[in-house]
Amino acid sequence: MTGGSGRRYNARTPHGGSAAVQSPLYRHVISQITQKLESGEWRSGETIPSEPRLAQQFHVSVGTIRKAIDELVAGQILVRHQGRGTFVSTHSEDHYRYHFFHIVDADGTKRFPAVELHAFRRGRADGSEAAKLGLKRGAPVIRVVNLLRLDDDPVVLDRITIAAQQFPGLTRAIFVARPGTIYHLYQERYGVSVIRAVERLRAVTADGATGKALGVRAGDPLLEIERVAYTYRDRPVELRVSQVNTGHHAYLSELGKGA
Amino acid sequence: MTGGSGRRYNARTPHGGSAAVQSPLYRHVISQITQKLESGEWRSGETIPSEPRLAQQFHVSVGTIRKAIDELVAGQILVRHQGRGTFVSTHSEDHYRYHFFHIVDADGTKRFPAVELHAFRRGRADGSEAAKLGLKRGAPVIRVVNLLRLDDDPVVLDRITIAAQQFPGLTRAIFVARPGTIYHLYQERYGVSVIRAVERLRAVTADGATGKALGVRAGDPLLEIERVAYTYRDRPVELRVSQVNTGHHAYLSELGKGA
DNA sequence: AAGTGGTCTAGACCACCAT
DNA sequence: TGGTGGTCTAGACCACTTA
Repeated sequence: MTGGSGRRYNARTPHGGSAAVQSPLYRHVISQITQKLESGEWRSGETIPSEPRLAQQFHVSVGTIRKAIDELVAGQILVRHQGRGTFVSTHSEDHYRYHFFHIVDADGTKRFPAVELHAFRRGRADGSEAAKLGLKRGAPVIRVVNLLRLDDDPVVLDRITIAAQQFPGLTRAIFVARPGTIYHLYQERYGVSVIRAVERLRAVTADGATGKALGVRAGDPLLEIERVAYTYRDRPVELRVSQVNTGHHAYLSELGKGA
Repeated sequence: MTGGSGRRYNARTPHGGSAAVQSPLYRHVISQITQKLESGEWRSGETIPSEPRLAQQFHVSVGTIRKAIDELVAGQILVRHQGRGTFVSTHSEDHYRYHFFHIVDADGTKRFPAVELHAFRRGRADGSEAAKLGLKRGAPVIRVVNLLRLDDDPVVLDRITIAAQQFPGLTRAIFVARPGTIYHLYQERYGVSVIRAVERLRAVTADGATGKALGVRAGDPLLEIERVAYTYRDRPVELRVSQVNTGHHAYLSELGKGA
């Protein structure tokens, strides 16, 4: 044959055919790859099969495989390395660490924070937590409070809520002893990869306890960030409410250029 | 010939050839297209030549043209419409209007604000403005203050600074009479297309005047957004400091999924 | 019916990495 | 040296819009 391929469209709708032309082939490939990631068949940090091999497995051309991988790379799910292969993104990579941390100091530099655990408790989801995490009210949850320091200054107080069922056996000791970021822990120990998050920002006033932790007076303004983090297929993983002292730092948001 | 094309690499470095392989062809195409946009040869809202025509003009294959356009579409610079053509993005399109407006109400819905002009004055750039707009201190600027209402409630107070030279003949009347958004005005009347912006968010306390405009008490917390908006080649266009009453609204930020 | 973008294929060569 | 991704080409057919 010479090159055309319209037949592929029909190859997937052989019977009846009255149905619409559905999604293009590369969407199907994306879905298949996502499933392998979801199921843990391909794990974070590992290389996935080469493009020619995938083309064989999925019975499509290399060009179609490339188009599918292109999208997953754009979404930070995969990373390509010329000459080495294509890898499943890891939260231990620098570019990914910063992807979910948006606090910068006065001159715009991002520094990575030192984390200090203030609390680790088990409890039951209230109405708001349940709604945002897709749980039933009263479902068992783990709540964590972390203080983040930048250059020794306390800047962020995180209140984290996760579903206990999704992280069986998680203890304070495990949480404290983790080598990297929290998302790296979710990923390495529980196979839960945070790939997306939605944040809502508001200005609030510090209450006594929070103010004390962040070294500001009660009533001083703080930036509050409510984040819901998601894994594949938009499944919610974590609810995190951060309060930020923006006296010497700011939240950086870039619009456009791949945003 | 059958298909290969490595020669192209050399075709662009015919003499000496000791130089590195420079950028790929599609980068060069992106640059050429960007220049046509920058110079105003292709204006916003207009269609650009078809892909086969561009391939001829630039002496590359359609595939290479497509790859270049792919990137510009991802960056919201161009918009494709199957069957109609490829168009230069306009700030009058809905998807673009919301691209630079991130305030949502309690249930997460974006509504477009009603704008009320509070001030329009000419002045000279102070040190901070000059630095952020790439001007010399004391350069002539225009300063605008706008109040944005959502469902009749005053929610955002914008203080805008632009270089007077870039917007010759701009008057209060023109500013008020514009049909669409401010960025649409920049684009339509002055050929200046805002395509990217960087925002820094902080929590501050309302001063008397701002509080009055937003219907809050002096000392209440407000979300302050400092935005620098850029056009092609990262040239700064506008400095905008917004103060937001986040009592019933929030700033929405999405991380991941093309961010 | 003609023209445009959208999808898919097949194959070439280049650049980079590991061995 | 062999394998991997990166670039580029050429050409087919599909889907959509406009006239």
